[in-house]
Amino acid sequence: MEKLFAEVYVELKHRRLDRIFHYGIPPGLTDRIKVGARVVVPFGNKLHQGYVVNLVKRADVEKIKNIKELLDERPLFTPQDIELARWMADYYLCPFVAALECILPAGLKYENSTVIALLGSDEEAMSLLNSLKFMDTEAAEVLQFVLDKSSITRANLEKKFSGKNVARAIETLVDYGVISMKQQFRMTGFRREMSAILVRDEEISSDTQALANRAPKQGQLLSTLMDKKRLPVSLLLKQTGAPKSSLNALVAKGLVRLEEDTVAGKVIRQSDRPEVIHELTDKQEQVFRRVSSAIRDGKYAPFLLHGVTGSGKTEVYLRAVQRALEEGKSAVVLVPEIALASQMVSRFSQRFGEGIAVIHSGLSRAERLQEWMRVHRGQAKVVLGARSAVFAPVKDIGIIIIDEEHESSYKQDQVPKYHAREVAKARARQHEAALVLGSATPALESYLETQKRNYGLLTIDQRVTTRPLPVVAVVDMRQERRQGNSGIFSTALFQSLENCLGNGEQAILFLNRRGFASFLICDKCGFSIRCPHCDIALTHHTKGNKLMCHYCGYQQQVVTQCPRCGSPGIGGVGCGTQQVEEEMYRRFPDLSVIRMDVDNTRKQGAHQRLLDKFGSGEGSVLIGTQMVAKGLDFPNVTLVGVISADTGINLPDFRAWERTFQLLTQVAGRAGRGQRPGRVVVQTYQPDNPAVGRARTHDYLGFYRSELARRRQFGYPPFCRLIRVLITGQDEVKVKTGAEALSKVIKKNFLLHSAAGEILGPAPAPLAKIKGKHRWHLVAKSPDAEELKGVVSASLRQYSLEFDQQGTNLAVDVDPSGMI
DNA sequence: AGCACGCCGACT
DNA sequence: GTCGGCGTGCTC
Repeated sequence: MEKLFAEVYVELKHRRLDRIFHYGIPPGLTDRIKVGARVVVPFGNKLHQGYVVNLVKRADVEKIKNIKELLDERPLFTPQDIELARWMADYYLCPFVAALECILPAGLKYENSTVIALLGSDEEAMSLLNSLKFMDTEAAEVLQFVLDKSSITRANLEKKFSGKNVARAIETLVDYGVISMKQQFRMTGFRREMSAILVRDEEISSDTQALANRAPKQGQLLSTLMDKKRLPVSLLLKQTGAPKSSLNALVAKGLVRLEEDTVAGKVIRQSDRPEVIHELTDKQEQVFRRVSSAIRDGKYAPFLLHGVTGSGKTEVYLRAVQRALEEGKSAVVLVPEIALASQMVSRFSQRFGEGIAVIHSGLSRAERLQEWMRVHRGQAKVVLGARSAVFAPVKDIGIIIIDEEHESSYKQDQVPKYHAREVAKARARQHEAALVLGSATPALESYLETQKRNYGLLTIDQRVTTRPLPVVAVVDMRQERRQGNSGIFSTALFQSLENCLGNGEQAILFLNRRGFASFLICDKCGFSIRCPHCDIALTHHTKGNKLMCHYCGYQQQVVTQCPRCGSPGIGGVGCGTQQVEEEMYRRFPDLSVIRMDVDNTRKQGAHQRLLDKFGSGEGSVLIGTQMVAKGLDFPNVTLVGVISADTGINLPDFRAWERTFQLLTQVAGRAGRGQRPGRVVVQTYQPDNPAVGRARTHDYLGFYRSELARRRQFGYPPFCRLIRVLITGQDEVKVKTGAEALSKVIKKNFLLHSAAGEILGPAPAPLAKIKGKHRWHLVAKSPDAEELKGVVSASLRQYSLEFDQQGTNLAVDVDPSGMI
């Protein structure tokens, strides 16, 4: 018997709709509807997009509607994609469709829009317009607008008449029968840019004069093109002011050719530098052999590769990927943020040339789609990219590598808040592939997995060159203050700077993130100036002498008196990159300093430009936040200074110490990469904190043990699993009561299941208000992962059925990486 | 989520 | 008597 019904998920991402709906397959579409294809279905009284997840012979539902339209003749999702999305939805407690849409590149999404068009003749519309003018001005205005445009999307109309009741006006006009509404599904991802090209520029010149006389616009187009040879159509028309028809005429005459723009420009795959294949050290060789045999075995095999900075992990990755290719399989390599990993891109492209695809956030939608298609078509069998590349449409994966696996950028900060490491695990299992997690400072969770024998442990404890790790000096700032030094630099750091710069070497100064850097605080009453919308300390910007909120962008003038107690002693505490820069110029007047922070790296490519500048020796000192910590390799840098380790240690987060340890280890790795030995100076008020102490001695295991003991004592991950739920909304009372209600439901369910779980909160989130939205959160916690998930998932369902949370939004975070 | 249905207050 | 508020319930 034929399979006449499709099981469909509708695109709407709501807990109540997160299930299968059955649709009939109309005669015209039998045999064409396949699992994994997208369709248009009538749902309620509108059309919506749907995803076909199964085909069945019968459906036990009373009323069944038919599928309206098929969007993909060839299915977009493989059964494995659907399986992966199921896993994600289940693990991250998100709607299935939300998970599925993660797998889909943005460029392939269809947008659901309503198109409004004139139904009858213009004359009919005009006569109605005249009578409406006196009865219903709003409807008249809308009609006038539609008349001018002849057709427009509803969304555009709403935008044009924002604030007015467009819906009613439209309804009126539809009732009069002057306009029609039609839903349309359009691909929005890639506008195909066309370029105009001159066909034969030699022979044209003689014709041009004659043509220019007869058709001046066409002449203008030609002469413009003669200068430029090739120009995007949109630009060309704008420059000449000629209509599209003139261009079309030239195309018809065979003088101009239109060609689709290639958008691959930004993805540089081949480097002109000759490839250096490094010999493997014994340690590297041992590691490679184990990974290699895992690839050959074709079984799921996860490894943690713990290699000190400079241990040559990249070369092992390259060989392992090569190995997978030799087996006829493909490979996925994830890096934290591609902008910071350009060295990785160039090494991979040197080795694999056109066979790699690069996918990251710096690409436009179209560029990303192009890379995606290359993978989809099997043109690239190696994918290198950031978090989302874990979903790349590769077939038959032999190995997945996650470099710097502890990095927090692997966790998506929007729903579904997945962690690429966990998704990679699920994919590696599906493909029976090897999985290599590489890091000098593995996440506590990952290292614990090796101890539990869930991951194989691969260790490289020596650098490729025998050069020792840099010496790390910890400066006790309490003592410094006692000795009367109230400046930014301790004596030790200042002397080290003098030394380093005196030798013509370079230094990096590292600060913690800027939101916590420079704020105004009253030295008498302790009042600090905070954002009225976001309730976080405003950051002082010397430029324009402004205070700015780094969440919503709110700005105000600097105050000179404390608004609470009136004391004139309100001033800056802590320091930002700008202050360090100023201090540097004060102490070393003829020095050139490069400052790098979120402000001056926002623009595309600005980041790399500053790094290149520093690399070429144009500046002696690089001052920056987190971004200078990662992956940089400048041989002439012999000194790294950490201005204050304390900001990191004291963040309100259970992972603060782990992060600080990782960060310090990483910045320390930036020193002494060339011939001369490196030195690291860390300033802190808490020299006894293990995050500082263990980083000083490069002792990962020591830190791991002490931190694990602390986590066990306080019941934090990895000994407990956490699910955090964030509730946001305009109305604080609604947000608060919602959080309390959900908390109550979870508590009750914990008791019913006699679970060991508990609830923290509900409480206002550490950032209690962002962009006018109040934020409350609660954390469910249990040592039993399955039970925790079961209880929270059931509670969420119950809550969403029993409480109408109008005006509030709910975001679930399974395994939150932080609590802020 | 989005929309219709439906039951109560202030207006032509 | 009518318009329109938003509580309730459904969507194959």
